[in-house]
Amino acid sequence: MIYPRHVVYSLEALSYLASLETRRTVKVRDMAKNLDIPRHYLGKVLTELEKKRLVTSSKGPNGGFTLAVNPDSITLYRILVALNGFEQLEDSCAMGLHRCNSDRPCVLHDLWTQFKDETILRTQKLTLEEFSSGLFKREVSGNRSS
Amino acid sequence: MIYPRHVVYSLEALSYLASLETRRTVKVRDMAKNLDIPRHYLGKVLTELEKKRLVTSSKGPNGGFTLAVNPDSITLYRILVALNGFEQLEDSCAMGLHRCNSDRPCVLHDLWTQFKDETILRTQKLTLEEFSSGLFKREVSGNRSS
DNA sequence: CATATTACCGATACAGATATCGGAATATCT
DNA sequence: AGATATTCCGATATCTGTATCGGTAATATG
Repeated sequence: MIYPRHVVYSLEALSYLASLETRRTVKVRDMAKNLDIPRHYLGKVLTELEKKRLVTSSKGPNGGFTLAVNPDSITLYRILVALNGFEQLEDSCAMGLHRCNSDRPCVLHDLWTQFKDETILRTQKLTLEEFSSGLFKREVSGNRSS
Repeated sequence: MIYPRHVVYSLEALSYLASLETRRTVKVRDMAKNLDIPRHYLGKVLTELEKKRLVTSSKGPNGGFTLAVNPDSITLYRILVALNGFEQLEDSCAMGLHRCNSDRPCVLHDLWTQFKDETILRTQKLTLEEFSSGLFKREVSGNRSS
């Protein structure tokens, strides 16, 4: 796992909101249940997402969180950057070796660099919409609840 | 960093021992200083390595730790397996997504699989001796440049 | 206005990895 | 035997990420 959990939760939450047929407001409780994420923790995560202007919130009955960005046009990369999601990738050495650097690379050095670069490239090419529909199959025909 | 720290310390310690011109006994204090690793923690790590029969120890004056394997013939893979070093790589999803699996792979799925596989392959091909000399340039007297 | 519902948020808990400490056991040397 | 050097090892501390709890503020509705 190359991202800390709160980043993963963020991605899941944003994807969930993006997967809704109509852009509507969702309560933390419901989202937590659907995504199987601890409720209060998700609440904090969403509050963070609001500070980053990725979602908006409203209180009271019918309150909750709404996606604040266009899933078609925002890339996963921009989201991850906003969340400092690439921090863990910034290690120069995959093995964590003190003595490894680009001058004296360890066995995994080039492999790791390649992986990092390609990871970034792919997230740059990927919209939230695409990412989301990869995770949540749209419930089109029949079988529609609610 | 794809390994927990104690695994990295293990690799560094074993490499250090393997890099010595003559297979001799080294005190924890000295090794810790050379490798810049907390002394007591390294002590525990080395005790673990002894249980895995990778090093032997002796107490008292002139005591310390000695390499118990032939660096030419043991692979990094075998060492890592002994230390459960591949545990973190066993995640099926690089992103840690609940909903990602081989049926519904996320964007990084194949990239991650490829990275894991190649990582294992490389450690299988690499002896401790080779690994070690990549990290510690042999200090041959005469400082020859090639 | 009263009530219910929701996000907000500070305080605290928990867990695992990492690190520190100090004394017991063991070995060496004179 | 005595002094010293070293590993051994259980107890404890620290740190960081993750998670929980409960009260407060805001909002909608009747």
